[in-house]
Amino acid sequence: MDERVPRDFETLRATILERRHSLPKRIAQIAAYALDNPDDIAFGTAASIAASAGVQPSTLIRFAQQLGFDGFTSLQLVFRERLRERNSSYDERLAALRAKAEEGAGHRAIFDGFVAAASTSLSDISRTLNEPHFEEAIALLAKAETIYVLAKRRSYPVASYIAYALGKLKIRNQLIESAAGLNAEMVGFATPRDAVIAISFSPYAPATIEETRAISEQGVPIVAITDSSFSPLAQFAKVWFEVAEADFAGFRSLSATMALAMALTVAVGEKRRDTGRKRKG
Amino acid sequence: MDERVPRDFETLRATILERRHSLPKRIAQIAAYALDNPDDIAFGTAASIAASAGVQPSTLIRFAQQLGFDGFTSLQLVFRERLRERNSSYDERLAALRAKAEEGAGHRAIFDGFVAAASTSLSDISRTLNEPHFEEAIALLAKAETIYVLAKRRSYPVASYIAYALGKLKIRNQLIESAAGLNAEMVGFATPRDAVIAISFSPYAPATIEETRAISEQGVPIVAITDSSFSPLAQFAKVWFEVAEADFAGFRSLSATMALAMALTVAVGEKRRDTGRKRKG
DNA sequence: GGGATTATGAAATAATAATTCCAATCTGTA
DNA sequence: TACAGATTGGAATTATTATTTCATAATCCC
Repeated sequence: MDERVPRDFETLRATILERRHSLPKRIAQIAAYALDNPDDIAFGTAASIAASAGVQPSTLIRFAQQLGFDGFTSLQLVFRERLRERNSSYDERLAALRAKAEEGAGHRAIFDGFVAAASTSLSDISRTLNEPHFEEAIALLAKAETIYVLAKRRSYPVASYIAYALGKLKIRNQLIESAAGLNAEMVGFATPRDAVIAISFSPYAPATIEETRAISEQGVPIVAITDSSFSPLAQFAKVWFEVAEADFAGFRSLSATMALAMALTVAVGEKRRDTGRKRKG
Repeated sequence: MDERVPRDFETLRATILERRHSLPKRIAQIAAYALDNPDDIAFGTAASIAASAGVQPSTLIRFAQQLGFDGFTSLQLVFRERLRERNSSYDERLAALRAKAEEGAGHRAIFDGFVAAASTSLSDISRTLNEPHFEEAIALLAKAETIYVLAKRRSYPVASYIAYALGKLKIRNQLIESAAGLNAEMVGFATPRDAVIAISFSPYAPATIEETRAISEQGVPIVAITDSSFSPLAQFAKVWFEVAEADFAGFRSLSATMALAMALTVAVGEKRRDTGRKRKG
């Protein structure tokens, strides 16, 4: 038997999907059932599963053997292991990840730490997002002629994704980055009919603050994404969001900020389409 | 028998805790074991559980009977039901978010959609990360003189965060972006003592592929982050990761890629510190 | 269309696991 | 210390469940 036996559920699943079309009818039937009802496989008996799937117990065993297991029992172990891994509730799983990461056991722990930080940030923002502010920000950005996107350093990746997405949605935008050294001039072009998305977290990049101040003095409305009401960005902004990103090993997760940024962008795109349609009709 | 049989896990747990002090020694022992290792009760056999807990199988059955069950089997059902419910809760919650988002009810739904996509991607990668590849990539990058970071378009935000983090960690790196139009020259400087992190997802940016090919022909080892084994990046890479990012409204979540990228970066930083310490000591 | 090969169903059998039983041991009380 | 009642250990028994086997049916290939 040269075929390797799938040890984990994901591999098993992939193997099944791959062979799906070359399997005999009844075996295919139990294969489909297994992927649709993995819990039943984990807990049932050969007879009960076979009955639910509409086949004979022996077919179930043949299925297991085709996959390289020596019987139903060893196939079932994979389905059980899957449940064990997933078993703990979401929060418990996170806590476990985080604990493991913090006791610092090896490289896998580092990875787990970043995953935990990202997940925590996402569930935080999902709970705390201020919906009126969100709507207001969308309205404000939707009517802007050009959207300026302003962020440096660790916030810059978010800005670049916003700019990419705005471009895809055919919304005129201008990313203000440090490279060219022409920021002051670029900022100077903005008018009150435009709008700005500014992103900065403590410690706030001085350039971001300075540029935000300058642009707000020109009367350009600002949507800020930052981390607290003490943020210097908050005072310049017409609408601002407080996003608490968890960090790990000194690097902030960007997942919550990214989700908010993308939602803003796509919502603005949608609002513009709707408005355009109304005007025409 | 007037005592009511606990049907769900929480009730069962409460009942056990309440009677804890009035139970005989061995029964108390198995009770403690059951609350500490509920998964083992769910999946094990009476004999295996008894052995793990250090009691006789008959004690386990007496324990079940004291609680009002008619045997071990019916007690075990409660532990299994718990796993089924727990397991579905998180996925169901996510599915609900996603469903609401997809039926498109307002702007909040857009936000929820992005949060759901990010969460899904994170839990996927957490399950499927190939650890040997991860270790291999870290080793490869840790001994590079300069790390080149290569990504365009939607992958570019990840690259820029990697470059930021590498800089913070004082690891020499070079971000290859389109802006300056000097990519070919920059790529030309790389030697086999360097290394590359290349990131690209379908549809693959032609420039990324071309530059990756060129740099691999110079013998520079490549770590690729991409989305399938059919990716053109995979063939040039020494190590590659398959990251399945969920998308929403046509925009891919970057959260899983970000987490992997940050973990790689920090792990490389850590490995370098360790190696440096060893050399000194 | 006929022979060979593969797939399927159903029941027999083997293996495994739960439960029961009884003797031994412990615990508390007079 | 002796006794009664409760608790425990370990093996025997019963039950359940997985697996094998074999006859039958379907499918493929010539």
